[in-house]
Amino acid sequence: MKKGDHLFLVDGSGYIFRAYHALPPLNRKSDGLPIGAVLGFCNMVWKLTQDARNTDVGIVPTHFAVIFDYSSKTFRNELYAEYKANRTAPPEDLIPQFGLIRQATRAFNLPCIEMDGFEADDLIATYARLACDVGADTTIISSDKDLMQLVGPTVSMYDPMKDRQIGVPEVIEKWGVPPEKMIDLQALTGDSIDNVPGVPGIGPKTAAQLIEQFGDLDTLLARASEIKQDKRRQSIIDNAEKARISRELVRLKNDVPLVDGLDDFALQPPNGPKLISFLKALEFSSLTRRVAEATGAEPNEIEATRITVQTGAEAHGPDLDALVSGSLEGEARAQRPEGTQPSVTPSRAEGATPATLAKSRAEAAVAAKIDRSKYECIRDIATLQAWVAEAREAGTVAFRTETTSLDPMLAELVGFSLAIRPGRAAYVPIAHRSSEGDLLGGGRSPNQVSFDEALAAIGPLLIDPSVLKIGHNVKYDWLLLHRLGLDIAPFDDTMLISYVLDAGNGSHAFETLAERWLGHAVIPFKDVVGSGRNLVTFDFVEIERATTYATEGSDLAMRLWRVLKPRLVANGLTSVYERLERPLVPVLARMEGRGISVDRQMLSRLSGELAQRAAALEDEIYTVAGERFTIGSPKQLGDILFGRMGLPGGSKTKSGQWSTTAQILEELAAEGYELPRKIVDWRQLTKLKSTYTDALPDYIHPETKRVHTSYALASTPTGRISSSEPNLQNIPIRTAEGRRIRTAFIAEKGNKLISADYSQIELRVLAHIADIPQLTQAFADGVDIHAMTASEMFGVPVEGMPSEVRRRAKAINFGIIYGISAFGLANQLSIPREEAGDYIKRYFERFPGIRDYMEQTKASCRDKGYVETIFGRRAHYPEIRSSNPQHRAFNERAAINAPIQGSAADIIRRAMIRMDAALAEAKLSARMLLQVHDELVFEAPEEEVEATLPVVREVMAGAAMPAVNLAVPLQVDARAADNWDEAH
DNA sequence: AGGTTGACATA
DNA sequence: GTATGTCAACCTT
Repeated sequence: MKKGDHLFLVDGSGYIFRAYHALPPLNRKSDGLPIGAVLGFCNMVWKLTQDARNTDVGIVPTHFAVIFDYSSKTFRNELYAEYKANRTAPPEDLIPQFGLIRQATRAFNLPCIEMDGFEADDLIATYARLACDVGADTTIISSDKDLMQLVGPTVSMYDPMKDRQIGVPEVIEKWGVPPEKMIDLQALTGDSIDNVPGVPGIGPKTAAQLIEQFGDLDTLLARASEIKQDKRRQSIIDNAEKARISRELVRLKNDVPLVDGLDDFALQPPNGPKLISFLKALEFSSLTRRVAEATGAEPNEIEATRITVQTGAEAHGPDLDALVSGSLEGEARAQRPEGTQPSVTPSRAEGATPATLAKSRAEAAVAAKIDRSKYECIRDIATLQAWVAEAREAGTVAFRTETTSLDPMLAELVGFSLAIRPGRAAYVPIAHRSSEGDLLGGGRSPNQVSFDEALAAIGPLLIDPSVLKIGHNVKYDWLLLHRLGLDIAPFDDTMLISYVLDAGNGSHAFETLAERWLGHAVIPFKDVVGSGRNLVTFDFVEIERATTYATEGSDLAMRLWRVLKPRLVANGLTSVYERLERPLVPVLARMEGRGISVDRQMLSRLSGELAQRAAALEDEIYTVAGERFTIGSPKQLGDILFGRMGLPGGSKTKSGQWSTTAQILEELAAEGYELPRKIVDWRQLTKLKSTYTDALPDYIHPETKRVHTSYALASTPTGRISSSEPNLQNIPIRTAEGRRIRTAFIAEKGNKLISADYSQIELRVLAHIADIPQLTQAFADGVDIHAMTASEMFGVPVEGMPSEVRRRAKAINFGIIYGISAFGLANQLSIPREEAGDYIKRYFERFPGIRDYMEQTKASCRDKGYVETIFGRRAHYPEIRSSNPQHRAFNERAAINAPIQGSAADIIRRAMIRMDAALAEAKLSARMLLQVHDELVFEAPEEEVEATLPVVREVMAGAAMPAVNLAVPLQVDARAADNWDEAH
């Protein structure tokens, strides 16, 4: 073990007692063996070892051990015979679980540590101290106050029941004393459960106050006569010796002679078959499924371990804990875990490691034939119920809906398909209609399960926590079914799995993935519903045709999942998927479903005004130009300006036409030409009109009267989400004209809109990633970052700095984030390329760490083909190896930008994932409506606004924690108003 | 009818 | 210099 490593020590004995009392009792179905606490233990260990970023600890352990009490007789009994003397026997149905929990530990391939004469707490204290000695961090998995004395800079605790980390501040908050004073505090208060005497009449509050007053126990005892309260003073004087004994009882021994060293605790990957074998024996179906998914093992092919439960005197050890230590059959009871030999080996060609499994699955998938003739069409409720039962038995089912619209807010359910395993798939038509014989085309096709019956049959499966639903772009189905009152869970999304694996490597569309991974061309949707004037909604598609199309969809989704999910494990990306990607689906679906209010009248008035002003400008333009032409045609405009009128032409576009960008026209306007200014103004007006004032009202939903955007989770290589139909991430803000459109986004009556945005999040992320002292200091001090940059670069004091100097520094800062080039900076600042090059040179002299970051990022991307965010998300740029210098340079800039943009995107994702629970916890009814990259927009009742603002700020500002402890603070500005413009 | 281009809105 | 999405015009099918 070395510096930077992280040791997890689970207080196994403490956990089992707590889990037994906190969790609902549970018995093994087949024979009634009590297993509730063991399940709790297994779930916790799985979570901690598999995806530690999923917990409040937020750290992946490098070393891991579970510590148990061995015997109730320890050295403490020699100090004080009564120690733990009043301990009662554990409940009947807990007794067999002591042994099972040790078996579980071994099944997880984890060290199972205990020692005669010492409590688990002493072993934990000793290992934590050893870890500290080599510079490693320790997290103790326990919430026992007896262990809090160990908390310090390198040691923290984690309460697995409450998913809460306990550090120095938490100890102080709870007990009123810092961890190092916990021993003195406990010496005074004593402990009735362990029969530690303490001082009668002194509880935690008084003890904390006394320690605060006197500093420590010895001083307190020496100066007890100074205590004012008569009874208290007397009690302390009388019981001084008891307090001293108590102190020795609660003081943990951190020099226990150990058998196992820290290096024996290096965390091993789980052995899927071995673990599943154990979990199956205890009939933990849900966890078995999760473990199977994560390890890529095939549970159906693994036999359950035969478990023996020893409860009598034949078991070894003098104490109850040990009395009930059962063991895996045929396995000697060991102090240490067995090697990684699986007790059951996987059959067939399934690989033993995630990587080989991923490979074999991929090969098998391409080789497999897809036989559409085997697809079934379910026409009656009994058959559907049989399929649902089969799906429940299987534990995984691919599911997809067929509807009348690509927009889940408008779509009506027409049918759905299921796939239980490759080739075993069916379609359930429920609302197909026939156009034959009826000119209005309203006839319901015969032999369909009724809508209500079908939903009643499939609904329980969709929300069954032990059945994994597989889909592609689940957000669509989730929102559709959410409208029908069903929230799908748990689920996997092949689109998102592909995105996590391959962001930057092409499309994640279903068709693309089926082709790429299964070598199969899907039936094009167009071939089913037609196009142009022949386009029909899905309810008018013939059921036979619909069956083939829809069933193939589920079948392929199942096959795709079987290929992609093991790749996730093999690439170590499970936690990115489960932490950053999948949980966002319900969050975004709900946001889309809520929509936002837009003032139709206001937009209409604005549209009329814009039309008038544009028309007036058109007349002026024709007059100045001397002819009528299509102003909106860059080709015609370029020919008139630079051809016929002979204005000094700037550059040409790649297709050889005159470029007429706003920048060029602005420059011409500055030189005194009349027409370019008018064109720029006309473009602004018509842009605002066509894209916003005219288009937005058409998106107002007929029933909700609100605008519902659609968020794309898998459309950017960096991890940002995008918004479309309508795009609410590009509503104008920079110009006064544009902001008027923003004022049309309003809160419902009695509510306010709250806008909360991160200040300079990308520069802060850059300061963290590249570790730039001046930048982290500047952000810590809260100074104007652009002015600081200017001051550093040009030697100009911040006080009285000319705005132009600051503007240039600001452009450079942005340029840095974008992977700066002299060409781009020169363009942005309208300065010669040489001058821009000088700026960049000077910048790198002042901030050499940035150049280092850029060079390292490029080199690493060339080497690996991808870059990573601080949370481990990957963005691929294979073209960075291109031989085309321009193309290569472009990819280099993108690769430099991606970790910055992507880390910021991950941070706000984390905030969004936590937000709803945080608001609910604070009993607030604010609803998250929009995300604009570094901004979240909420709607909240007026009277809750003041209480909502700090909750929103805290969740956003703390979003990186605890997975990443940023070197800079995150600043969040939040405001409420009646409309979006004033709130922002 | 569908795809591409140039322009421009946002972070 | 990064990342998007939408519009009108224009070209191809």
